[in-house]
Amino acid sequence: MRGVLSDSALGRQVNGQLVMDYIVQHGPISRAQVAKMSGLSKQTVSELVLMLEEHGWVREVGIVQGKLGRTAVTYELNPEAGYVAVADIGGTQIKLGVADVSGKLLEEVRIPLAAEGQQVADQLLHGINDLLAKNGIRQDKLLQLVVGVPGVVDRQKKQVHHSPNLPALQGGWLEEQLRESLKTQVLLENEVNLATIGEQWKGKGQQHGSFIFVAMGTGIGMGVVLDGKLWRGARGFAGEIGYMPVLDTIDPMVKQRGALESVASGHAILTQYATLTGQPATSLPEVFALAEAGDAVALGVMDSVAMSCAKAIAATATVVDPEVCILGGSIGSRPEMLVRVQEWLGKMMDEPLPVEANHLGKSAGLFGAIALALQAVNSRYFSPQHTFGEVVIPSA
Amino acid sequence: MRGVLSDSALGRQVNGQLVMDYIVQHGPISRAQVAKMSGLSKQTVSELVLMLEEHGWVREVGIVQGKLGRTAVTYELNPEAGYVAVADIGGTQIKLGVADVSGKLLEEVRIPLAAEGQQVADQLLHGINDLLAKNGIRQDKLLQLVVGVPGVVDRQKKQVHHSPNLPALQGGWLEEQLRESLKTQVLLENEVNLATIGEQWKGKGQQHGSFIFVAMGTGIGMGVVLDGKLWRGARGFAGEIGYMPVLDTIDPMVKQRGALESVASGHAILTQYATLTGQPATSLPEVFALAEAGDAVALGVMDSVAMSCAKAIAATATVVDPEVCILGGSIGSRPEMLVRVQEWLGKMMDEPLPVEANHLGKSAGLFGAIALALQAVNSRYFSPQHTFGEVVIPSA
DNA sequence: TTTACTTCGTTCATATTACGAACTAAATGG
DNA sequence: CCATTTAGTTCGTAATATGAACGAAGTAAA
Repeated sequence: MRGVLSDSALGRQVNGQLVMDYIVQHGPISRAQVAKMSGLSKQTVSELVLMLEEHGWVREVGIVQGKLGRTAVTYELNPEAGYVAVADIGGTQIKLGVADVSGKLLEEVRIPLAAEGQQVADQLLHGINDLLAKNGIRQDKLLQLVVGVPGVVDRQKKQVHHSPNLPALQGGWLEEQLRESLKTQVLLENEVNLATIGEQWKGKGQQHGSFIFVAMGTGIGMGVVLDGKLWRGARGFAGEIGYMPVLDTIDPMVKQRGALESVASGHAILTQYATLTGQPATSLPEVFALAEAGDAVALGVMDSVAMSCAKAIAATATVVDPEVCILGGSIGSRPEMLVRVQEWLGKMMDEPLPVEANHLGKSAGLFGAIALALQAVNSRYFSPQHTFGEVVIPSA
Repeated sequence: MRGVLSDSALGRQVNGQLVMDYIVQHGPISRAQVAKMSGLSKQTVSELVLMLEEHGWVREVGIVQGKLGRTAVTYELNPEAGYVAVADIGGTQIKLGVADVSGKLLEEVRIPLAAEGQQVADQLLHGINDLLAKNGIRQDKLLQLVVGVPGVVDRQKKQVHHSPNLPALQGGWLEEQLRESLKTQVLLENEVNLATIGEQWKGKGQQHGSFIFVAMGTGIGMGVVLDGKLWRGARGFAGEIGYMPVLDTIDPMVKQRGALESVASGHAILTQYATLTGQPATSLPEVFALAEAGDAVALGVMDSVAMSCAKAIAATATVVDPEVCILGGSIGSRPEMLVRVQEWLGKMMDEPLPVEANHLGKSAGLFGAIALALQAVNSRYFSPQHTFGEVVIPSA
C-alpha cells in the first residue's frame, strides 16, 4: 500500500471505475449484465457494486421480471450522491444552476449583472446558496462549482486574464472567495470553452472526437476539442482567434483589439455598416433585417464578415484538421451566416471542412459547465489518488 | 484472465512498464535504487527485473563498489533486445538507417532517389536488407520500420494522400509491400511530423510539452505537439499550413497549390524575385547572397516571406497556444530569416510567441523516425494487450 | 401442477501479486 | 576485526480476481 502505482488496489480502482461507467452509461442494469459486458467475473462485480452502494454512488432501482430466468436486481447512478453548481457570467446577466450527479439540471435562474466586481461575487454566492436551500441540498453535498467567465483562464494559477469586458474579474480572488465561502472545489473556465464542452456533451459534438466550435457574437472565439479532450493551450489561450491576424495591414489598434475580431463579429458588422453608409451605427437586428430585405450595403457587410470568419476556419483547419466545425453564437447561429461561411469555405478549401449549426443555443454554456463539473467530480473520486469512491469533504 | 482489464496482471503490466522506464531513463541502475525511486518494494522490483532480463529487454552491466554498503548489481536496457529501421524519402535522395532499441543510430546511408514508384520501394527494401546484413542483425530482431514520406498519411487506412512531389507513393501499396517483404511492422509518417518528433526527442522541444515546429524549405509545413503528443488531425492533415489562406484575394490557382506556400517558401522567394526584377528565376543561395550584399529587391522579398510566415505562426498561436515555435527547414533555419520572423511577430502579437532556431538540422527527420519507431515498439510490447514484455514475431 | 430450463447471484477454493519484516550478503571504515 | 551500511532474498500475510459449484427465483411446457 505504499508505492505510487504499486499496490493491487490500482486494479480495484480501474475496475471500480469500469463498473461505475457501465452503470452510469447503461442506465438501470443488473450485475450479471455488467459482468458480461465488462468481462469481469460476477462476484467481482457484486463486490464492487456493493462498495459503490455503500458509498452512496449507486442505488437499487427495481427488479426485472418477464424474461426467462431468475429476477434481476437492477442498479443505477444515485442522483442524490452529490450535486454541482454552475454559473455563467455573461455580458448583461448571470445564469446560475444546480444539477445532480446524473447531470440533470434541477433549477436555473438569471440575475441581472451587477456593476462592480465584488458585487458580482456576492451575487454568485447568494444565488447559489438560494438555489441550494430551495432544492434542499446540504452544503457538504455540493461537490463542485464551475463558473464560466468572459476571459482567459490560467488553470495552474487559477487566475483570470484578458477579460476586457469585465476587468474586475482578473486575478485569482474570485476563485478563492467562492471556494472559501462555499467550501467546495471551484473551477473557472472560459465561456466559449464551456459552450464547446456543452456541444460535445449534448450537441453536435457527440458524434465527433475532434471538432472546433466557433462562437460569433459580439466578439469571436473558438473552442478546440481533440480526441475528445478540450485543448486549452499552454496558457489557456487556445481558441482566442479574435487575435488572429487576417488583415494585410499591420495596425497597432488592430493588434490591441484583435485582428479577426475587428472584421468578423457583431461589433464588426455595426462598424462596417456605419462606415459604408456614413450613418451612425444601427442595431444588429436592423442590419440583418436590411440584408434580408435586399439592402446592398447590408448584404455586402454580411458577406465580408462571413468571408473573414471562413478564412479563420480554413486557417484553423490546416493547423488542427478537425472533423467538423460547429458554428454558434448570436451571429454565427443565424442560417444566413452559416450558408455564407460554407460558401466561402468552398472557395478556399479543396475539401471544405463541414460546417454545422450549433444545437444548444444559449444553454450550451450551462450544459458545458455541468459536464465539466461532473468530469471534475468523477476524476476526483475515482482517480487512483483517492480511496476508491470515498466521498471526501472538498475544501482547500 | 478473461476480462479486458479484469485480471490483476494489469498491475503487473503497469509496474513492469514503470521499472522498465526507470532502467531506460536512469541508465545503469541497481534494483534497490529503482525500488526507492518507484516506491515499489525491493522484491517486487527484483521479480520484475528478472522477468525483463529473461525476455532480453535488460541486462546486467556491472557492480558498483567504493560506496558504503554492499556491492550493487546494476542493470541497463539491453541494446541488442531489438532493432528498428528508418527511412526518409526526400526530394532528391533516400536516407536510411538502423538503430538499436536504446536509440543509438548504428549506420546511416544515402541513396539517390529513383524515378519511379516501384523502384523506390525496391531501393528501400534492398537498402534496409543491406544495412541489416552489414550490422549482423537477424530479420526477426527487426521490430519496426518507420518511413518518412512527403505527403499526408492516413493512419487508419495506412495510406498516403496529397503527395504532389512523389505522386507514385499515394495509396497503401508501399506499406503493404514493405511489411510483407521485411516481415515487420511498418509505419509511414509525414516528414515534417518526423522532424517535429526529432526536435522533441533530441532538440529544442525537450523543454516544452507543447510546441509547434515550422519547416520552411522548398515548401512550408508544420508539426504540432500538444502535451507531449504529436497531433496528427482527424485525417492526418494537421500542420499542412501550406494550404492556409493568408491572401486577401481568392485565387483558384492559390487554392490548388496552397495559399501560404505560394508566399512563404523557397519557391515563393524565387517567383517573387523573378517577378519583381523581370529576370528569370535565379537560385536560392543567390538571392540570399544578394540580400546580404544589400540588394533592395532581395531584401524586400525576404521581408515579405518572413511576414507571411509570421502571420501563419501568429494565426496558429491563437488557435493552439503553444509554448514556443521552433523554426527549421533549409530557409527557416537561416538566422536572417529567424530575426525577420521574430520582428514581424512582435508587431502582430501583444505577447509575441517565442521563436527559436531548430537544433538538429537535416537529421531531425531520421531522429524523429527512430523516436517514433521506439515509441511504437514500446507501446506494442508493454501495453496491456500483450503478455508482459514477451517478444512476439511481428507480422501482419 | 409438476418438471425442465434459464438466468441471477453467492459461496468457496485457488492463483497472482504486492507488501513488510526479518534475514543474509558483502562491502567500508575505523 | 568488528560495527555500520547498503543490497538483495526469504517468508508470511493481505488484497484482489477467477472459475466452478451451488442455491435462488423466475418462465415454459407437458
